[in-house]
Amino acid sequence: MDNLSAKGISWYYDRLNRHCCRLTKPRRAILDILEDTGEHLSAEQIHRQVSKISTNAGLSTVYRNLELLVRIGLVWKFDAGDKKARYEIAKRTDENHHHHLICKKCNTIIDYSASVDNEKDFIKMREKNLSRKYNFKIENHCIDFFGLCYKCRKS
Amino acid sequence: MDNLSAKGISWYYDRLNRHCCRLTKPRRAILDILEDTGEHLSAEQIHRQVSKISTNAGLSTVYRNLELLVRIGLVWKFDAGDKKARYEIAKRTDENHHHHLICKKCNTIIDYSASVDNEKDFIKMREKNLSRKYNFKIENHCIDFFGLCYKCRKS
DNA sequence: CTTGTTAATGAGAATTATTCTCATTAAAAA
DNA sequence: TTTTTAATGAGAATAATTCTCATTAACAAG
Repeated sequence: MDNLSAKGISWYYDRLNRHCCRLTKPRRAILDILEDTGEHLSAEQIHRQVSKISTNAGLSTVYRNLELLVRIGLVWKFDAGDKKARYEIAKRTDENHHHHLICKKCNTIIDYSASVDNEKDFIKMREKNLSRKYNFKIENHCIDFFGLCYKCRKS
Repeated sequence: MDNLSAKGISWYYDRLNRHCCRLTKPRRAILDILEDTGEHLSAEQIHRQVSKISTNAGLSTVYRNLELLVRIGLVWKFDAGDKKARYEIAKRTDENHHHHLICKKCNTIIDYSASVDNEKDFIKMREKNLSRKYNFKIENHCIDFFGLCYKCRKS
């Protein structure tokens, strides 16, 4: 029940293949979880979930794979101020590319779409100019706003 | 030689005072160092420098103060991908407010001024719209671009 | 200036996210 | 099926940060 043909070959298969990475069970579990939730999970949350849907994988395997997946661009890693990293799936399509509003107090993370107010155009222009000016190959970016969410404003 | 009158009462005195924080020796040393270098230092770098110019302060004192200073808005904290936090002085004036280009490989950090290409205007507009839409009090933001610097592109 | 109150300190122990080690396992090629 | 070698899992090791607690020093009040 846990083989490729059951779900069909996933979108990430090619990318893994191109990087000579095997499609292992924990690796698939991590990607599937991140894809399904669409949330920003910590390594430990991912580890817990993986242990549910797949044979229980070691925490170090989860870390190792997250590092790999970030490196080959399938996953985004970012930091919400508390000291554990968060990970989310990185289908960088215009529809679901987004940035974050992060509450300093309760650490809630609100996603907002990057495709309003010309944000996309602005970023593209900015990347182009910065690349040229500093001779820097920009691969991705992180735009986060920090402050107080609705609930925390009142307390 | 290490008293207030020697350097004059510093710009941060008021802010500390308003928060009922004493103007202690290590606290001043940290602020002075961050102000002088204008760099993004890690807690440990700051600790080393503090130990030079002031009586040697404990590392925990440095951490405690950095946390405080971030909380009352005198210092900015951010994360450059390796896992130690960086700190920089937070005089949020238009002239020196800036964002970062961070090299994934060698961790070099390039500052670029936020006051070109209408970046300031764009951010301001964005903050206003997001605040309203999500009822979120935005206090600051973090805009970083990640990629490869000039040197690392070639290797 | 002296004294009393209490925030702040310093040294090191404790914590915790992440990385490393290494013997074992299982993808994928032959 | 066999072979090769990337990947795994368990736990030890690392390192940044936080905590503890007895001691010190800001600074307000007399």
